[in-house]
Amino acid sequence: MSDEAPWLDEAEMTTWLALIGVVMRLPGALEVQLRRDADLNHFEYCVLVGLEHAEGGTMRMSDLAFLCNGSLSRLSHVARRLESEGLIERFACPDDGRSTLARLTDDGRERLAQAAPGHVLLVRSLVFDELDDTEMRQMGEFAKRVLARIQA
Amino acid sequence: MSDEAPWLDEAEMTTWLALIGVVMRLPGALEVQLRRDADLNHFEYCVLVGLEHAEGGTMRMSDLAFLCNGSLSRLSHVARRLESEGLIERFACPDDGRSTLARLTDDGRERLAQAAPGHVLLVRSLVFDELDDTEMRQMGEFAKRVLARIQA
DNA sequence: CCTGAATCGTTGAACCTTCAACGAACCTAG
DNA sequence: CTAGGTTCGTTGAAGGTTCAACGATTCAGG
Repeated sequence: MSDEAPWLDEAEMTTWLALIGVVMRLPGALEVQLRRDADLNHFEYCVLVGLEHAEGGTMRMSDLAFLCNGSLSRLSHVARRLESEGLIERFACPDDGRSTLARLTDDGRERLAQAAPGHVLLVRSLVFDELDDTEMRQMGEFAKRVLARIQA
Repeated sequence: MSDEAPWLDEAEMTTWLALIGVVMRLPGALEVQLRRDADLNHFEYCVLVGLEHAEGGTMRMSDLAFLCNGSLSRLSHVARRLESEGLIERFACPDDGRSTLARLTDDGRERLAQAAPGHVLLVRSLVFDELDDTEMRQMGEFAKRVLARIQA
């Protein structure tokens, strides 16, 4: 871990409170819009976006779960819901009998199109409108470095 | 909202993916330690910490919910659990008959003491060890500005 | 006062996530 | 070949959060 002083000093505490505030409140803020525009929660939206960016709209469940920052179990439950709504479909991977592939359907793309414009507008209004280009890149770099530690 | 271009450019997307990665994975990373050391989830921990920093270890439910970045309903359910474990107690507010005050008990303080050292160490190892002092303050400032937008 | 609106907190049901257990497929060493 | 370990995904149960509805209290205006 670390060999530094045990508690956070004032500047660290200020930073931590702001960071944890964003972490706790951002998902809820995003979900209001997603629920209203496309009846999706944020994780479901991530799943659809992940598939949309994939080759052939298709991705392995494990890879998709990692990309969406969720557990495989979580994805499995969500995939069942999305499949029952006809937004994705699942089928066995021809190369590896253990794997399952998920593919975005046309209905899924359509649902995504309902959600995406409002989502991007909201993300802009909450984050990118507040930061100039330099700040935005710095923020991204910091987040990337912290994320690397969390994933390890 | 915003009148800018509808989609995120590459730099914005990189930033967004890193940010959302932290947002989605940080709570889980913190909860492993809290569960192990003190059998608490992150929101319960925030509640106890919030009370510890308050005058007399006492705070109004509404204020506590805001401080902990959660809904009042969520806090109410959690408070019932914490009270049944003897970590907090609730009583009517003498000044306003609608309000309920929550107070940290000695057992609550003890439980917090089990969790806190490991928590701080983990927070350091995930976030503050990665950033120098200038970067840490910048990150805090960015987060504070974004948080202000989310809260509005 | 008195009435309507707003605030505060709780509750139960619906929903979602986590966790542990499991079966199936693959891989590797002997 | 095959036995043991690993990876992959699913499942059901347990636990936590959200949502809408509610009762109680306070506040503002007439």
